[in-house]
Amino acid sequence: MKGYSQFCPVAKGAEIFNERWTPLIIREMMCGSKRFNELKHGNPMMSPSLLSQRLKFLEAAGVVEKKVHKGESAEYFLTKSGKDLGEVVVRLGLWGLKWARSRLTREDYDPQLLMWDMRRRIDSSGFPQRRVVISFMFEDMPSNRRAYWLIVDNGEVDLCVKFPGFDVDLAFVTTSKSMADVWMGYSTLKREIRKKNLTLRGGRDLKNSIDDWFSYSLFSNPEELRESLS
Amino acid sequence: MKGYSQFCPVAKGAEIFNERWTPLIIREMMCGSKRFNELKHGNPMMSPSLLSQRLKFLEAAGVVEKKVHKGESAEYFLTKSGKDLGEVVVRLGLWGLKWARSRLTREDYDPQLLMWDMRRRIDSSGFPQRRVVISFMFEDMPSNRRAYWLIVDNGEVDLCVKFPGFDVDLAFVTTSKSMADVWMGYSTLKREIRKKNLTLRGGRDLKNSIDDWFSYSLFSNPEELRESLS
DNA sequence: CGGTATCCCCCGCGATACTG
DNA sequence: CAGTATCGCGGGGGATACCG
Repeated sequence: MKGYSQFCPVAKGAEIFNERWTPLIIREMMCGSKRFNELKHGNPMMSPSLLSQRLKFLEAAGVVEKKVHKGESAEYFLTKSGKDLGEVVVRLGLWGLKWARSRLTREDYDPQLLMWDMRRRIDSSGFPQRRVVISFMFEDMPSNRRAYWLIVDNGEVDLCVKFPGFDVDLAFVTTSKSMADVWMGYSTLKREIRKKNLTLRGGRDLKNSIDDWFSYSLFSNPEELRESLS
Repeated sequence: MKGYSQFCPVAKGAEIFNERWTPLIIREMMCGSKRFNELKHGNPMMSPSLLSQRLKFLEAAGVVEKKVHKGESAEYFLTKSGKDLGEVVVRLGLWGLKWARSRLTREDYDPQLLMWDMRRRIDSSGFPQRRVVISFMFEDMPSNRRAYWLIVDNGEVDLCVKFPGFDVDLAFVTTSKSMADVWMGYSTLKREIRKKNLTLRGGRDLKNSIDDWFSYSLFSNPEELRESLS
């Protein structure tokens, strides 16, 4: 992006921050993504070449640091500058949560993104000490993005887009909007169940302990999040 | 700009905030600009058609409100949502102040922008009760943007780009970088004078009272600015 | 898995002119 | 002063293929 030719620090900040995808890359890193493909999963619509380009730019800008361990995969970290910029990203998100909800379109409710975020934040310690399989069925989606499975085993959480073959312990049957609204804190599980937008099928024990393991978006508790910022 | 197809509030916020020029328009409004041409002066490199387009977009997004008084010029205001977004703009500016200073290029030091900002923030109440003319000479600039005059009279501050004909009470002779660095708080008047980057010629009384009327950028005192945010 | 290389389209935006 | 209309280009970025 061409610069603004202004010495104003807002302009200089915007020259970095306003590059397309940049806030979303930083959001991913704030949420713990380190590897190239993790960042890509968090932004599935972004082409790998563009991600590569942005990471190089952010590295040159002193926002991101690339660490290459011999024999291992490279990892990307936020520098101190990057973490500071991450706080701006979070504040933009808080603004969006409060003021841009009405701009959400049907296209925005991408279940793949939702599942990727759930996979990341789910609390595996709240599960019984055995393999647990939870399925999600989004009835409004075409068949190729309708079904997902979370497999929690030994503290690890895996996301599958094809039936993994294991018995399903608990099944969510819902729509992408209902599930995302619950995830964001716009609605609650109870409300969506009552409105018949969401059905839970299966293991009574998992249902009863759902508050122990079901997780919500980073933005589902704005007050707490805001207080965590300096 | 095309959307991100993500329900994440960061993405929805970025779809508005990341439009080119948008943070700078909001910055201008946070600084008190209301009229079309005020906004244009604050962003002289922006074409009027693009400014018009952005204002319409921001109005549709609920960030800006246009008020048309009969017979008078239209005025633009930030809504509550817009003021909230303005806080994000300020925080981005604070980030830029701290972390993006090294990215400043020669092109960024535009004296016209500097003068426009000085005109806005100068404290006219600190001046004697007569017309005062202060000239600024930027020796590194080509002749067409080398000289500016601030005329303070009866509480009004005018900016001239041509010699107004009045006697000059005080003359700044300096470079665009030195003046802007003082303005931003990166340097001080004393330091630039000592380093022979800045000379004050003229009225001893105005020199002695300079702390009463000389003003600095909104960002020159980051701690105070940060505390003013919620 | 972790990226590069390439191609090409499209539209954002800069420039300029013009109008009430 | 307060915008609108038009035009043309540049390059950003989407898509896809490919490589180590």
